[in-house]
Amino acid sequence: MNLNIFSKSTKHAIQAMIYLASNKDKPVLVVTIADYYSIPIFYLSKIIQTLRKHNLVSSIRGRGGGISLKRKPKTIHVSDILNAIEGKDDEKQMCAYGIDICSDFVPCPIHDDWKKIKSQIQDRLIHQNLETLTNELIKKHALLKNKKRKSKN
Amino acid sequence: MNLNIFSKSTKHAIQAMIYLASNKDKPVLVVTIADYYSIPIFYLSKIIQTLRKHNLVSSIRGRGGGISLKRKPKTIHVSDILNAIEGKDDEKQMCAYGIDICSDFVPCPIHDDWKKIKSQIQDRLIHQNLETLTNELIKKHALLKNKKRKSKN
DNA sequence: AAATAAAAGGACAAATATGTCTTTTTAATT
DNA sequence: AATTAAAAAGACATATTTGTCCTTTTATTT
Repeated sequence: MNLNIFSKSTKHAIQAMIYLASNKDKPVLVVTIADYYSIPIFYLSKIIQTLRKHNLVSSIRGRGGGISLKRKPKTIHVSDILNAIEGKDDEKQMCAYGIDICSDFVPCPIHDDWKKIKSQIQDRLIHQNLETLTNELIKKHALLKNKKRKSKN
Repeated sequence: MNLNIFSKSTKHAIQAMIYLASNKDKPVLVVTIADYYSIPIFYLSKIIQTLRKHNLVSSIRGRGGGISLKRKPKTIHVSDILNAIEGKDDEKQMCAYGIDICSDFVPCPIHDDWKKIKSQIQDRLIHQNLETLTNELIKKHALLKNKKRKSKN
């Protein structure tokens, strides 16, 4: 199907932010994240600069520098990252097919289904906060390690 | 939110196909559809040519010409249009955030939610056929006309 | 046959997204 | 002070999507 809710840049931004949320103890090098996710270093660097300008990460230059989250993971949502990288959303909601007549009052054939799907995307993908995401990721990693250990015995 | 499941070109293609399905009696001019949806004529023209090459529309050149559906609306699905314009899908399904570890066996935090959403998009938006879509659109238009008439009295 | 009306085709043009390279700035270490 | 290591910045380079223009082909009408 090949569905892209988020642009490549936005995905990289989300990946980097989750990486930072899981490594809060000290500044992380941009190159470390770039290597981990196989993102071209200067490309990621540009993305990080955008995140910095939107107050999502803070950076320290020079030797021993690096980047870290500017705010608490709990207070950062995927929507913040999305807005930073892709800009604020359009006001008017468009029909998935873009067909002429489509509103709550004059719905197109798929209006209600699309509306439901959109609200799920909003709730389940976009309104996530970094703390929850990171915690669940850690939990899943632990579970996986456990599974592997058991299957060895 | 600004979600684009379909590219601009794909939306135009869907719009044109629905237009053709609602006007099956005689060939329709490309310029008629272009005007109706405010699509640049040569841009739509290119899209139509692609649809023709994929056996979704047939065209008659010269004076009195125009385009029409090549197959019965019932047998044409949105997926056919999608494949024609955007090409076949990638094999591997990617996580919505594109994060590293994500499969049924090693799910990322949003894996299950995203899977559900994808299957809804597949069923409700992509697996639609042109006949159903057109019938519902006509029904809704009739309903709307009725509402307007009643509110006048 | 000439004029007209339509789609088809080819060659660009512009905008956006993605990616790369080089230099500059900043700060710590030697 | 010189070297080193990092992010920041600016200027490109490439790819894709979207959009435009001009010519060609095809068919009908006059």
